[in-house]
Amino acid sequence: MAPDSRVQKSRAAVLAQTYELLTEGGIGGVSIDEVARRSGVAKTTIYRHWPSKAALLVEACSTIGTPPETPDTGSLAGDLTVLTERLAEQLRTARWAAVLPSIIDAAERDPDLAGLHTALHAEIMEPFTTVTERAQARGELAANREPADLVAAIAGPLFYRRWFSREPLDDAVIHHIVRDALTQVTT
Amino acid sequence: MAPDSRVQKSRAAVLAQTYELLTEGGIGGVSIDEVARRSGVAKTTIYRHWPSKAALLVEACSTIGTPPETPDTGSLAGDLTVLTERLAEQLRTARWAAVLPSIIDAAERDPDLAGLHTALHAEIMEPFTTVTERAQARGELAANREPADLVAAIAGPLFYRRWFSREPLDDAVIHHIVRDALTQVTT
DNA sequence: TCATTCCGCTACGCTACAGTAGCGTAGTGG
DNA sequence: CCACTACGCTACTGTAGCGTAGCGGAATGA
Repeated sequence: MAPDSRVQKSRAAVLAQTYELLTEGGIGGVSIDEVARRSGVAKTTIYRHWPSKAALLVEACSTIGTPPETPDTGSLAGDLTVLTERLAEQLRTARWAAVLPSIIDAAERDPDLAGLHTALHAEIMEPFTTVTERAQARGELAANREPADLVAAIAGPLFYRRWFSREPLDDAVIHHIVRDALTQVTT
Repeated sequence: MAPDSRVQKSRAAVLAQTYELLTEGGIGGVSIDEVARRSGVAKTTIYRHWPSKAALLVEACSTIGTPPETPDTGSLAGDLTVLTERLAEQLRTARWAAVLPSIIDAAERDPDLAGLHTALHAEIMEPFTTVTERAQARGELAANREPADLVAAIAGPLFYRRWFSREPLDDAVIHHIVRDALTQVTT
């Protein structure tokens, strides 16, 4: 059962262009006709590999997240600084930052996309949860503090500035956020 | 030049149904045909009052915000508690909470909607800015603190929980957020 | 070589939607 | 009562998009 190279090629080209269109126009900006046009793969072939547009979207979205390398500097402060700087950088430049709002919007209504949103959120935030739970195990967190609170205290203001107030995410702001979150939470 | 009652009636019915559809399906869920169907106002009449779908959307969205009654309890802590509880309540139940993601998504691309988003954001957040600046004038804020930081520290986690992590916004969480934000910022 | 699998292509049918044209009617203000 | 305005209705054009059918050709791997 050797994998047919033609299939791999077609699938890869289609997924790449779907992702491309996704970042340009959000979920609403993707059409099968346009994917076919850009990828050079015939529309009929696309439907040979995915049963519907939704299935294609879900698969394309699921490749959005970057593999999360969780840092381990030895201290919660160090870990969080690294992670927050990286998240801010992604919010400024990464492709998925332009797609997430439309996924969130769709997730408000479509159950399938809601599942996707949950998975995506978990993937993006997983390193934060990991380092925070590690710190909790080391006793760096106050007893009455939930890791989820700390994650929200950091990611919340970042997301707020990126999408709601549209304020810049410069280094000063980032370090403010990390420092404030730590003073809330550490023993 | 008395206002024609027929015009007022038609406009009101159309705007109401547009708003209704908006909350149900976001911006993408609004179609002129459906508005006409539900409102009982003929499609041609709609186009007699608004030059395009975009114009109708903008006008319908601009009526989203609730008139902000800014509290004045005398202390920053009191004001923020009132405002945060109210915001959380709106995030849980208010119509616009279901629409905002699609506006944010559209604002990423469409300049017109971006302007709308800015206006909407300013309207929703205005009370927070007001009470915070008042506190600053009273000397309740540390010298190196921007009001915008405090607003982000409160609204950020709320929004994050509502749309990203989808955690519940119960009273305990709300009061945690307010208290933490205050300890960051007060003298 | 040869059957199998995959693919591109053209051509569909169907639905939804934006926006327009023209007519006859009904409500409005004076 | 009358001129005017707004309205509803039907019908239309044009576009975009989803998803399908069937054919002939080309790559694949045994």
